[in-house]
Amino acid sequence: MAKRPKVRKITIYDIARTAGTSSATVSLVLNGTWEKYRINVDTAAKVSRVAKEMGYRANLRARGLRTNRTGLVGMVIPHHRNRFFAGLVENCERAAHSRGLCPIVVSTQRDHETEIYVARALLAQQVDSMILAGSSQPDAVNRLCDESAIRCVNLDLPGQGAYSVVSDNRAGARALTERLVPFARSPADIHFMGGIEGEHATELRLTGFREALEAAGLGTATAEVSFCGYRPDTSRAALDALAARPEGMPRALFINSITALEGFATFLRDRLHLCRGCVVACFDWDPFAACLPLPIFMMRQDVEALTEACFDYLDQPEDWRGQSKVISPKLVVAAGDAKAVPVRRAAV
Amino acid sequence: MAKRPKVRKITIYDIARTAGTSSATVSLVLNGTWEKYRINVDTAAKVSRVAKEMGYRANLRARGLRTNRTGLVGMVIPHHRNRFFAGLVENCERAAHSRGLCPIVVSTQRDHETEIYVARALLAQQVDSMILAGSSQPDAVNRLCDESAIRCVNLDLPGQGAYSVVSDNRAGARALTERLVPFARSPADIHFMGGIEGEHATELRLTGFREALEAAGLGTATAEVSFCGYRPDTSRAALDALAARPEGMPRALFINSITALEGFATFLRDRLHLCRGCVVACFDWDPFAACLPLPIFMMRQDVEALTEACFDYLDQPEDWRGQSKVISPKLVVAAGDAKAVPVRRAAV
DNA sequence: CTGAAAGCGCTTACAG
DNA sequence: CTGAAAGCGCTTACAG
Repeated sequence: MAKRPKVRKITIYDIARTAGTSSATVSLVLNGTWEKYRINVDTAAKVSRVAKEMGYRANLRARGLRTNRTGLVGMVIPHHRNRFFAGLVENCERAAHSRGLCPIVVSTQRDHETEIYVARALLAQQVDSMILAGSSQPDAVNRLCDESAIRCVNLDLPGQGAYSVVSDNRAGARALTERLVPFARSPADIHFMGGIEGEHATELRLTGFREALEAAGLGTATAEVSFCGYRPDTSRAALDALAARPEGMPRALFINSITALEGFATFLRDRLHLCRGCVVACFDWDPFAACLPLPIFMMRQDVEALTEACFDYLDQPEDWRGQSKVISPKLVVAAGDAKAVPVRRAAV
Repeated sequence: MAKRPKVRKITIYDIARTAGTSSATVSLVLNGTWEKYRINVDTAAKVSRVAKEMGYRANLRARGLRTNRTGLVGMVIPHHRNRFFAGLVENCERAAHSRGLCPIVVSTQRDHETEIYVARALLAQQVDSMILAGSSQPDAVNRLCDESAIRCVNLDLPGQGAYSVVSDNRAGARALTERLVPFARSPADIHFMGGIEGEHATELRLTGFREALEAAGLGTATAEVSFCGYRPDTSRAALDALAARPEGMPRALFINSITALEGFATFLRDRLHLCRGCVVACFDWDPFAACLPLPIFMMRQDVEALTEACFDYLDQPEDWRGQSKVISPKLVVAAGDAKAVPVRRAAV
């Protein structure tokens, strides 16, 4: 096969030459600032026509070099595979496009080294601003952005080094747990699993979880917790361990993330008989997970509102570092059986 | 809150000044070409040290303007929410990073106008190459890439305007259908649903589906098909319609995409009793879908091999437009019950 | 061994 | 109303 022929891209100079004017005039016309500069209407029309005929496309990199704005907004996420972050990305795309910006999204696979690496790559590409989503250690990237004088917002997980937009983890977990409580016959019958001890979101959710237990008179000291991280295999292992106990599976499970729920799904597939009568609450949402064969309550984070809050901040010039915007998540009652269950209100 | 202080980024000129040398030398040293130019080792060492101390980061846009290579690889996908494309993206990221490239990914929401829009945006950012994934009308973007002299590869859905890398839809669908056939009591008991009539992948899969039916003596003329597109709601509607027939649900369902399967999952949740004895084959894979409460065979496209084929092509300079690389997908037997089912081999 | 210089494609005061 | 010119940050023959 032949090598691709060398096609020279056309520039404002080409247009200037064939339109019989200067590159400056072409630039002015093409940028829409020609009226301000009182360029002759006919000249403007001619330039526009020629540009169109020649199929001119501005080189945004050259423009960015001059104007110091690239129209790029960087976005760093843990994973693409994950409905929550995927939804965030699609909403951010929409928001970016509506502002004439182009998002550039990279994933870290939840690895801190990779996070630094990709953030540097985005900054080297001269992104105008940065959205750092789901980072458990946002400070390092926040600092990199500072060095490049780039505005950054921490999304989903907060940090002191930038403005943060997060879901209301505590209230959400509490509401979710309130739905679970009627199923638990004893404090030992309800279990919290997933996430990492000491991690911001996990701890807040655990607080909400415990508040609901306490309000329901199920105590708190005895509530059991498995910090099995954010991987399907580790949460699966934790579930196998639970099932192997003399008392067997707890009846009510609070599952802290969609990834942990993925481990639960495989457990359910292989050992459905151990899950008779079980009910699950998950702080996340996935359409297939919602169809698993047991009652399941899901807390769907308000991706639209989270996105809007990010861009509202980026749209204005103030630096609100250290502050947080907290967005309420939405309860989704996913399985048929669960609908009939009465909600036991916390006695406040 | 205070506005962000203006931080001037440091350039090679800053380094040159404090290292007491010229910007050219700095450039040479920082690019690693200094040995070739026989720069003094001490000079090189000093420049490196100063650059590090000052926290220098190259402006890739400026470099790109000069070298005409940006290190950006554009990627266009239908959706981020969708395990298949998400997996593709994560693999392409890895491949790009290992080559020192930066991927820039945008979604089209399966809208052709949007596809053109985002492709233009990527080209304006001067991507070095383009991966167009899951486009049912790739020609327009292929042409845009030609105009910009950018190499493009069509991934997942082929086109004549570029090199294509696709899964073996026909063989995959046939193998999948072979697993389904033992469950069907009559030709009317097996149904194909999802996708778009006339669309490349759909038609190939339908061909494979029919081949397997024919080989099994289940005829082909009577096999029923619902082209309900790629949306959960439309496939759900198609399922409701199927169930409403006098003969009710077919026992064996071939579901053409993960999106259509999502519609099936909601159907299953609400109307599980109508699906007793049903078995499903899906040309796609999702970890939660694999845990649905019925036997399910899934064809997992070989995302790693697809990605590798793309980059193998982009790594070399030839133009293979019009040619296709076909990658075998992998059968995943997902549900417990299904494992026991004997495979009825096609009599060839 | 190293510096001066041109140039990538664009924008934008400035002068006329 | 419009053009010449400088400059964004970098690379790379070229001359010395």
